[in-house]
Amino acid sequence: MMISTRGRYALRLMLDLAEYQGNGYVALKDSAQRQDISKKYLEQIIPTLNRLDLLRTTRGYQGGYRLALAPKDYTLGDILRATEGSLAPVACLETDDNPCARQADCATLPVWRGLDKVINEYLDGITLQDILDQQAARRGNDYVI
Amino acid sequence: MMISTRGRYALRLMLDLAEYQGNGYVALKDSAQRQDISKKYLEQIIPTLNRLDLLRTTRGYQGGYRLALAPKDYTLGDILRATEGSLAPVACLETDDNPCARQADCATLPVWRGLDKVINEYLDGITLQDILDQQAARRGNDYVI
DNA sequence: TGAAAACCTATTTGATTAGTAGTATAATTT
DNA sequence: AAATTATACTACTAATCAAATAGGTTTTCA
Repeated sequence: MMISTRGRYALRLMLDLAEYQGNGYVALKDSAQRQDISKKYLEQIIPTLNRLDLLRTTRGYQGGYRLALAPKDYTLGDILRATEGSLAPVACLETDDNPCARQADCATLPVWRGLDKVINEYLDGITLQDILDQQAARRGNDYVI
Repeated sequence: MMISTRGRYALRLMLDLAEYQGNGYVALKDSAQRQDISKKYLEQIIPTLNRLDLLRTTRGYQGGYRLALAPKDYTLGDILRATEGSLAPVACLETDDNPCARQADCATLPVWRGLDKVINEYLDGITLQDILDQQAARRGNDYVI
């Protein structure tokens, strides 16, 4: 498993904000309820989004969260790389100071590099807006029958 | 992390067999030594390869393993799907009887399906032979300088 | 018959995942 | 000022999984 609940929940939260923020803030309680995700757990995931300024927040009465940017300005790669520690499909690629001794003449390393590239390019090719659009299209089709 | 040591070691074992089997069998002890992988751990990984007839084996004196097919007839997808439980990048896609309640109108599911597809297509597009060729090319280049 | 190999199953260790719980802090309304 | 509503922060926990280690059994051949 490459993408855990952290990343998936973060994505769903941000889609929920996009849908419900209007020009105000969305209380986490409401997003959590709609998405059926533990609010407490979301509270833990949010700081990593906040640190990268992906969200805006206000505290207290009528407080909550909203997106810092327009939905078209977030790629899934942005969100998932932020919340998952790493999207690397194999440990070898986590360059953070555990260099594999075999790297130099490893026959398989290029394969993993290629896989990593394919994954990131796919995820960077999709924005929040793309998902909203697809969802709208699907919902629209329901009425057509 | 999507691909653990199981899959990576299996791949390296099979590349080692391809390189050293000639027309005989390769003792696991030797592959394990060359690849610097615990022989005991490899012994646990091999049964899953064997069950799918990816290897041929003989026991006893001069026994060992060899590839059942030609290197061009294995894709990395074959090997990795066999040894990893699943290559699914998210739990939602492991259809084995834990269907997510939200599946029907989940906005993100199509994204994960697409990611899964991209990953499998990439890995099914590479054979053992491809890796051997690349390795040969790299080694060749070393002499050219 | 003895050595070399594969085969099989149990156990262990540590890390990670997916939360729960409790308290502190900030903003707003009454 | 007090009560309410909300985020922010930190600690803890149960379960699962990864990555082996360990120890024995069976087969084959010289």
